[in-house]
Amino acid sequence: MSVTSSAKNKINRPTVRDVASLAGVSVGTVSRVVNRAGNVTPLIRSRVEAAMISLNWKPSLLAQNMREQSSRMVGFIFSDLDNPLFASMVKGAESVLSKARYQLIVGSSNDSAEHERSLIELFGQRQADGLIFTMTDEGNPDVLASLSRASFPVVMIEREVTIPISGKVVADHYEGTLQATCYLIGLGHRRIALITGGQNNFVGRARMRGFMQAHSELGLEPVPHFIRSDDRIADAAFGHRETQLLLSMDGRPTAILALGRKLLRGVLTACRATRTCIPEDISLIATNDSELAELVQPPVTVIRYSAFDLGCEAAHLLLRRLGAGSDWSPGTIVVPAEIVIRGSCAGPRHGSNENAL
Amino acid sequence: MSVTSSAKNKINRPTVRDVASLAGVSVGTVSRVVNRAGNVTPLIRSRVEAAMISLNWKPSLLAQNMREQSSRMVGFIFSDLDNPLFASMVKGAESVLSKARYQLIVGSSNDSAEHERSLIELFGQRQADGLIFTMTDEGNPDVLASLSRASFPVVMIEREVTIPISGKVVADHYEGTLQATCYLIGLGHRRIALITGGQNNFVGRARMRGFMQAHSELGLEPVPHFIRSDDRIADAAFGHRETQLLLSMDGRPTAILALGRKLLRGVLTACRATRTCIPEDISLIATNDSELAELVQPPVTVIRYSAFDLGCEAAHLLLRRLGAGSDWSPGTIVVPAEIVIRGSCAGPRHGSNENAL
DNA sequence: GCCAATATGTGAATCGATTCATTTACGGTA
DNA sequence: TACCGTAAATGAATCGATTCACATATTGGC
Repeated sequence: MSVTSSAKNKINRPTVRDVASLAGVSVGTVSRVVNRAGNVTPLIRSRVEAAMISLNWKPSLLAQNMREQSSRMVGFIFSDLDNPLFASMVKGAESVLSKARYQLIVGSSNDSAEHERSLIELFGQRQADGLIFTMTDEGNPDVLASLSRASFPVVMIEREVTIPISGKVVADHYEGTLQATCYLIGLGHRRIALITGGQNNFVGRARMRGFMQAHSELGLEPVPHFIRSDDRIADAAFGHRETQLLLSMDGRPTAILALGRKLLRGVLTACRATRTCIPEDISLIATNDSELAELVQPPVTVIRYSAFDLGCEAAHLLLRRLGAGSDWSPGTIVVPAEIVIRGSCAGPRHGSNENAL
Repeated sequence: MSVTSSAKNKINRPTVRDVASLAGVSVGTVSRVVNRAGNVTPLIRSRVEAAMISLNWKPSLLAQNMREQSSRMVGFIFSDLDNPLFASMVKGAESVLSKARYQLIVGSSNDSAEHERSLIELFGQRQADGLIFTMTDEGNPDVLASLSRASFPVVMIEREVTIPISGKVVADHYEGTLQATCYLIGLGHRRIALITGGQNNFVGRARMRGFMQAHSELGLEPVPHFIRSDDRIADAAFGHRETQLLLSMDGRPTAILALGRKLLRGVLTACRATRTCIPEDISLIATNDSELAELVQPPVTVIRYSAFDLGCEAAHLLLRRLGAGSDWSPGTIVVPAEIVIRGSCAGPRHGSNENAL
């Protein structure tokens, strides 16, 4: 005995068969009405459309995906949404993907490689069509192995990896840091401190190169013990600690480059604790514009770039990769960085420059 | 002629049938190995497991979902991820859901009701298991209609709607505003201004009730033209404009409550532009703690609550709803709000209080 | 009026994992 | 050896949309 699916489904989700039988046509006809416009009489078409509306039927994406072998979903793995940079990237990626009728599944790794691995596996099982990824540790072999096993294209943001991927998007930290350092040197500073995260990822390395290049272009040498870099974590506490250390040195620096989103807070609290005035006693440049940098007294000169654009470009790259067939060469997109000059930098005081040169 | 599926799939994704044939068993047996531990000989079990590993086979979630009629995905619709409150909510929800093996699909509405509607429809087509939602406009009939048609449970954050939903989570804006207002009154203020968003959603109404209640508890009347509320948008420009207006009034207020995340910036710029000192000339309380409120001079007293907790609780509510059968009564969870006292409030100056009472 | 040619409509098979109603295997007992 | 009961394994059917080889209807030409 044959029963219609609507009779079987107690929890009524109408199917294409219900629509077909209500309209008095076959499932194939309904499909043609919905998908391809061809070969349907206006009469039939309107009957089918009426049935669709009266049953409030929409094709199940699960079933569609099952057939198409693709989920029209893209994963995005980041460490932490509380970081406004990641939030903006996600926003950018989502805005581009949703226009192309893709949806974004998010996954926080909380900086755990194990989480990253399991999320990659999970996206694979979900048949995600692609992945946008900011790896916590560029070198982790387990995560890299999962990535190269993955069946979907991967676009990296702000990272460089050794395995082949579909593309990457980075901000121009080299140029931004170069400009910021040159600006300080131009103001007369010769004793410039650098507080930054570690050299274990692209961002830290690019910044370091910019800092070095600015010095060497002008025939200068950075002071080695003014370079405060931590391989672990560049948080506010690190910024505070290193600033206090720098300020207490003999022949202390006349300017600080605080390159890391969370560092500004620590630098500010350390300066206040030691009654060091910005910019009279020390000049300061930070990274990543924020209401804090803009509204604190004095307003802080920053290196600015658009995390939103990073997300957009990553999504574009991925979409182009999905559109292209097998003929595809991985590309890199560089999002510009610029310095926003505010009131936190001045020329060095004569007294504090006595040890220079 | 029968061909194995591995031979058909040029882009080789192994299926359960490939595993079964490699292990020399039937698909049912493979399934029993993977899912239910029962009724499998150790020998067979190990053969199947070896086959799974050698083919790197994991069951396709798409196919599983197709059968289970559920996607193990939850949608989250918010207006804008650049708002750190939403970012924290998403983070909270994701942290809870991922532990329960659900994944989060995000959708930005950009405050467009039409986007909200189409996202709800889309989540329906994807057979999302639930939705966490912060509606832009609580009263929009189109969105409400889509919601009540939806086949999945819905949990609201910071909103009250007229249609039945599975629950809601709100912050205790009433209590927070009540405390903040009482604190100002306790310092001697009688002319307190309120700058806030509109009364068209739960948050605005609760804050207004708290403000009113604080006055009436102490037998006072708020000054009507000190209440600056905008039904459209409470952004920094609005905060700046209204603060300038308030400061230029005869018998101007001695304290300002700026209730809205973006307002603080506008209030600060207006005070600076008019050389009004905080707290000497005017006291200030803002909403939503931030690095800006903490580090600006003087640090700003704020009403604080955890957006992360809002997201967590919403996810918990949804999970409980998904676990429960049909016996379920919608609940409301209230996340506490407190005031964080910093340096932006002082007693009113004698001169500015002359018109009071 | 008849056939060919074209236009429409049909429904079984497909995607991959899961589930039971059956079948098969096996061990023990009389 | 025959018989029974339990444990283990099987594979066709299912979920819902889509497709395509085929069936049927319509039109036009002579």
